[in-house]
Amino acid sequence: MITSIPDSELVLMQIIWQSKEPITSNEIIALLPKDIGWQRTTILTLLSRLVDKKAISGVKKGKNYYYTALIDEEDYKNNETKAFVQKIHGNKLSSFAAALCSDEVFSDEEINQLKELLVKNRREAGK
Amino acid sequence: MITSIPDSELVLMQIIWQSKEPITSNEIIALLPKDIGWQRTTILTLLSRLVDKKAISGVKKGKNYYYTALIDEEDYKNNETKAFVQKIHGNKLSSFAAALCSDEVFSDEEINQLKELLVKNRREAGK
DNA sequence: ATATACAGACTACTAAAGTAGACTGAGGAG
DNA sequence: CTCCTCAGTCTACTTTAGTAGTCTGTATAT
Repeated sequence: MITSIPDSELVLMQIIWQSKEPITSNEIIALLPKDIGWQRTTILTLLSRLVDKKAISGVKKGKNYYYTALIDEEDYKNNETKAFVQKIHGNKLSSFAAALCSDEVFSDEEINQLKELLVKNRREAGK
Repeated sequence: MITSIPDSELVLMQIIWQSKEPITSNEIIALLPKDIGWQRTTILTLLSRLVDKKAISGVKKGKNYYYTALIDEEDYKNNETKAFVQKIHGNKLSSFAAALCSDEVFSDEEINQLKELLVKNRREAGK
């Protein structure tokens, strides 16, 4: 079962997912936003916690660990998306759509693109 | 500034928003899912915390407090939606759309409805 | 007037999350 | 072969979130 990952750990997961794994801690640190303001050991702690909860695996080679995601990115994001729509919008499409269309979230242009993507994905799923 | 509200407190906020405010703690308790399993004092504690953080106001009348939301429902949900798309999907429409279309999130029929709602809302916003 | 029931306040404890310093062991330079 | 550098471990402290028991004041029934 896929548990929800805390925000700060998730930042690292996103970097790992986006990298061509495996990736070392130094590479991760290099890829973090310059202004993140986390100490090296903080990042190492977060990585250990991810290993503990089996979100990633770490294989030692030389003096470094090489990390690989164990949680599937798609699965995770699908689950989180589902949970979000439930938690915030009570699964009501009207509420969800209204938020997406609000100024704070997407522009007119983005809504248009999103609509296209929905249509396209649906078509693909259908075949 | 609108802070994110913890899950358990959010459950109460949703009830308050959906009610014709103001609402008493007893009314809130009556509206909670029967299987929520929270003690009365737990709910009272959550309400105090919401008052402390100025998410709701409580006005005493007789022996009860009457609670009213101070945070705007629309604003809050828009903000959360924005933050979610950023946090999970890195603001990438393609990632977001893919998740929405996945089996875990919405059915074909729901995607269709969502698309309609997006088109409709956009038209309304445009006028 | 008095007793009582009940809403809310206070206190409290645990777990999870955020954050990081001090320590250690081993790989690699010389 | 020895030492130093540095990745990783351990320990730890703080805050927030989850959860609830006990206490208290008062509105109201009699």
